[in-house]
Amino acid sequence: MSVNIGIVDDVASNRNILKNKLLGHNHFEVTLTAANGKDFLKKMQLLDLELLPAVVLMDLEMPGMDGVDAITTGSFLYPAVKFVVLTIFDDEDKIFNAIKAGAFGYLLKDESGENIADMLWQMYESGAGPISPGIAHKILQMVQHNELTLTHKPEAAVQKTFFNLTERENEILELLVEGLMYREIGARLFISGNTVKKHVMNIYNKLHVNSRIQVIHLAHKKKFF
Amino acid sequence: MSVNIGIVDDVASNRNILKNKLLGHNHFEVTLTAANGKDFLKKMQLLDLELLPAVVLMDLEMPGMDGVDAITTGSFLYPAVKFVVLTIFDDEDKIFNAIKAGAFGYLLKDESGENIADMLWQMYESGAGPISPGIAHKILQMVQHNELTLTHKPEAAVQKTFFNLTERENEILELLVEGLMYREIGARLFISGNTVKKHVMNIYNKLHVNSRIQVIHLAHKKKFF
DNA sequence: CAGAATCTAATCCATAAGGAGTATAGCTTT
DNA sequence: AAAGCTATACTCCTTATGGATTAGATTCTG
Repeated sequence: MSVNIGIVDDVASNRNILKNKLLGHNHFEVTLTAANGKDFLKKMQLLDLELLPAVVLMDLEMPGMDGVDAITTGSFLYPAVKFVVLTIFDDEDKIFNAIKAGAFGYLLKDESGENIADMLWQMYESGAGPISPGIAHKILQMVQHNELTLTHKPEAAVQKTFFNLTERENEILELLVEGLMYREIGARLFISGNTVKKHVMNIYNKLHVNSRIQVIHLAHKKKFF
Repeated sequence: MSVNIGIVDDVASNRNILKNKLLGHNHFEVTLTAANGKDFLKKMQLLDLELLPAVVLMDLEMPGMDGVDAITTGSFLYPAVKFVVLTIFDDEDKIFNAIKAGAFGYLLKDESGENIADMLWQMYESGAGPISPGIAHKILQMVQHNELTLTHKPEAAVQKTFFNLTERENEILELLVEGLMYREIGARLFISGNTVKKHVMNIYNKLHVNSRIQVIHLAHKKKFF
């Protein structure tokens, strides 16, 4: 079984070279290529489920929508997809922003040379995001030079009894907050959208609110998530 | 010309195995071995200058004086020496502390397997500190999970670069997230509800979402508030 | 066993929201 | 002066949401 890969780069020749490198490895299938962030997101929407890439190799500087924004939105819309930055830029801000945006790995084009495929495969075996040695070193130095500091925050205890919601209601609440519609929630839980709606109305009553947005606020305020 | 290496580990067999591995590479000369931090510092004092190690492989948990303290003192006394942690511990606190103490690299005993010598040699060619993939991944996650934050350039940068929204759009976004309807937002800003709607649609396009709930989720995730 | 929750599902209705398009005025940039 | 962006505002249409009510099935509980 092979792994679906997406490639986002504004230079067509880069895409092709990379694609050939990956195909040569014969573990990988390139199911999506795009020239920038917008292009990528649009193509993701239209893509068949079984072709959804498990890994997206993302360049950073691109016209239209850059890689950081694409990763931000992409990692939100497709949490299962691992975004790996593949770029020539190694300045600290770019690294930091990309990581914050949700990048799972960060590879340098020149450093990684021919073994991008190897590093991606290693990622599958270890579960750890692939990072070029030079980048790892930069991050380490950022920590050393006090540009990064450890902020202790021991996640407040999750409130177990959130307004006496039933298990089902909690389940639905979670999906509701994620932005799903009645119908979509129903599909996930294998029940009717009408039923979901009924549950949601019950939730509203218990929480004394009357819209999804209010629910989200309340949930966030109470550190439900 | 070969490179002088120091090995600090409380387990004698570890020292020997490691030593043999390095000697097998024949780039390296092991000129110092020690069983703990204190032992290491004492031997460094007595060592001939030409035998001073360029690299010290340092275990972390040792009786007497541990690796972190040894690195702290050692990197102060011998700034030219590169301290590379070589341990089985991969918990975040240990990693962070070791790096802060001045570690130039961080290798995991099990992960690095036989190629510790390779990674050390690579360090010489690239000038970058050797870091095990698993450790790099851990650090990356620490950054991602806000346990590490950029201190010199705080919150402002994150907020300002929220998807290139215009001032007006940001203004409307805030009210939108509060749960107001188009009409209500319009009333607050003294513009038409229709106009608000147009702005909101523009925001959706820029953020690549298509509902208020998704916007809120994204905004919260990216710490817009 | 009987009653109480709970989960399921449906209907009807009014309103809000999402989508797409058009248009104009003001301001900045080239 | 022309091109581009932003803010403003409108229309038409479809779909989703919130609100209220009813009701069968299942499970829990006193």
